Amino acid sequence: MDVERAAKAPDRSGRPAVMSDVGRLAGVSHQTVSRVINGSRHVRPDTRERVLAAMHELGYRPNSIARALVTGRSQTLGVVSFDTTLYGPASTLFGIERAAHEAGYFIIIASLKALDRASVSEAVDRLSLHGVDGILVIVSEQGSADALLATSSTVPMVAVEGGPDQGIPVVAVDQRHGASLATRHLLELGHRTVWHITGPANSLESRERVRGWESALRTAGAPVPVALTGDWSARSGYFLGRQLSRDPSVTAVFVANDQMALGLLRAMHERGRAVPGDVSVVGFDDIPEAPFFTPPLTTVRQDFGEVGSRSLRVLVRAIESHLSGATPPGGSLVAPELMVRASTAPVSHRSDATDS
Amino acid sequence: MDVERAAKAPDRSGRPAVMSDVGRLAGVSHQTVSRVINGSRHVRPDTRERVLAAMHELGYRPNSIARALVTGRSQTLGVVSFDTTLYGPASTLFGIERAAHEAGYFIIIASLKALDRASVSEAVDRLSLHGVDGILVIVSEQGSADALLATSSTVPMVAVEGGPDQGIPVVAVDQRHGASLATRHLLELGHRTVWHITGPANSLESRERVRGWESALRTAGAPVPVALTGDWSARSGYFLGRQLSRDPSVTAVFVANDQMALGLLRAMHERGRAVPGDVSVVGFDDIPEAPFFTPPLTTVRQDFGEVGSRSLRVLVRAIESHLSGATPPGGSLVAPELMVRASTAPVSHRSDATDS
DNA sequence: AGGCTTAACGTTAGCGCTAACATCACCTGC
DNA sequence: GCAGGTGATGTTAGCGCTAACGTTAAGCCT
Repeated sequence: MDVERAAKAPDRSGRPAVMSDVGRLAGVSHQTVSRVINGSRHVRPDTRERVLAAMHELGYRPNSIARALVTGRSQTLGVVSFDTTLYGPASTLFGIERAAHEAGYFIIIASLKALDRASVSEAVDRLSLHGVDGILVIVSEQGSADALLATSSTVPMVAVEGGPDQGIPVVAVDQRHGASLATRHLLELGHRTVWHITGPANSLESRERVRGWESALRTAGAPVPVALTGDWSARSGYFLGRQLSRDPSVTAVFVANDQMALGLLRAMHERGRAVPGDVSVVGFDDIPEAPFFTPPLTTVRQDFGEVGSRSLRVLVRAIESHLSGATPPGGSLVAPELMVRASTAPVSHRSDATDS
Repeated sequence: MDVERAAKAPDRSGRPAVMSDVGRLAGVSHQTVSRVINGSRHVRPDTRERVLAAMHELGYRPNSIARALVTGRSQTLGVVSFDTTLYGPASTLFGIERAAHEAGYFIIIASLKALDRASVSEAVDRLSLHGVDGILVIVSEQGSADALLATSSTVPMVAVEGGPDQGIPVVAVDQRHGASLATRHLLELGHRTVWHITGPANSLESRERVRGWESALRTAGAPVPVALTGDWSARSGYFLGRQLSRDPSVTAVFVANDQMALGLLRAMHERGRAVPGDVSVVGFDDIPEAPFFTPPLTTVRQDFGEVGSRSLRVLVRAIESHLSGATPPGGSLVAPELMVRASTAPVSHRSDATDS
């Protein structure tokens, strides 16, 4: 009988071993091999050993594509992101990947060329066509948030860092709270009010930060200056900083990210306005370089790693509830933290003089 | 006959349409649908139209996992990388993704927790088990380069940014040339010699930069000071910078990356040594913030995007030659570029005085 | 007219795996 | 001693797709 079987066996010389090869060598069916691989309890220990030995001898490697075809799950998640070069998205992506690895998932990335509705839905489409089990979208702009709701995909999705107010779960840092933390810190140092350099107008994070800044000023009864609009780059921070540096009444600036704060620092330095002697500056993000700016930057730390891993957990739960028909999970907010360093100081009398 | 067929058709209500559903609606076999999808010439135009219409009506979406199973190609490539948060790897990853998208591939990432041999081969293993068609490894350390050679995987691989001298193709920036560019620039400004802050000892890039620096000094007949070893962080640049700032004979420093240069700038500033008045500084990488340092940093630009897209092209060719049995492609070097800004200046007489 | 090509399909047989059921030996309780 | 579990396996039938081959009708040559 064994001879007969061996005669029947197709010639697979060269090609990698498959499950039935392992089974044949171990003297069991391919299904028992599958049971061993998937940890079924209904396999006798000695059979398991024989199968394991056969797998080892043949250098057998399970084919996850075949498995995905039959189970309908690829153990792969998609991440849609815009500029993965920026510190924020890059760290978030990193956090997601780490959490995904732990949860047994792979991460496939789709970065966007442009930030319009079309590219977002095109990316979501591409990913779901490729067979991902779920999608994380690192959203930072209103258009993409809208695009997410408009997408017809049935794949579970979670928005990260920003997103529509309803429809899909959102995991993000509490931007408004962070901005208010920064603004209150400056007010408490005695500054009459706080100027603000924002991110791009359509950035969701930027808008939230503006709101947090405004509400903190109003709560304190401080005047609300006109906000200056930047584009996250050090370059824009520099040019807006030059503008602000001309106005001696400006003694405190809350800048919507650390890169722009770096540009502002440089502009102030060029104009001979001391930081924090004449002007106090607070950034946002706490990039690794922030403590080494001149002077070391007071800023609001966002825990991107936490955002990444938390959003992954939410997505995995969304996938499970999608399969079981349970109610999908809600989103969550990560608390930011103020890092006080050397770019902020109590308002000086010199500045007070020009003011009163 | 049509009635019979309809009766035979399984109840797929709810489940997404598959190829045979489309075929049935269009009155053709599933194979003809496949032909339409894959652009076969042997389909009559009116048949093609009917199939397309049926696809549209049913909202048919091809299942790429089933296709991957039968073709043996997943159109997916793996990227192994260490710290995706750093500007270099992040930009390279970004460039790879863009090029992959254009070439019709997806990118799946595997970031490493640690930089030892085991994690590199574990990552390569994980990816090839998942069925990727090829792997790009962003290598930056000797151990990983060795690990690459030791891996038993039969999946085509390309090393990016560094790698073993032979065995697999390597695509990288010409670090040695970049370092020599930086060093020669400083020597040409009249500095007697150039000090050097390196990256971590086991970093391949760092080693190459040290070699370029050394050979430029020797060629010019300049003395070769002892190099100081950093770890890429602004923090380490700061502490090593404090050391250098105490020595008045130090008038020119080549720092192996921009972050450490930032730390050094800060240390010099604290000690009251003017840059570039007393000390000239050159960095490496040209991160987006470099022009906005105080002072704007002279540095060596690496075109990470080019490295990413070029390495992808090499990998795709490696995959094709793997399939056809042709000779695998070789690697290539990307030329760096010196960006002269305001952190370097001709040696001042004040510094000369202490020297002679 | 008979043979030959070719276009335009249909049919069949897998890819490598898991799910679902079938089988069989062995044990249990009364 | 026999119905009725239960544990360990084998068998069968797909998952949705493409490759390879089969079939038919039309066109062309000699």
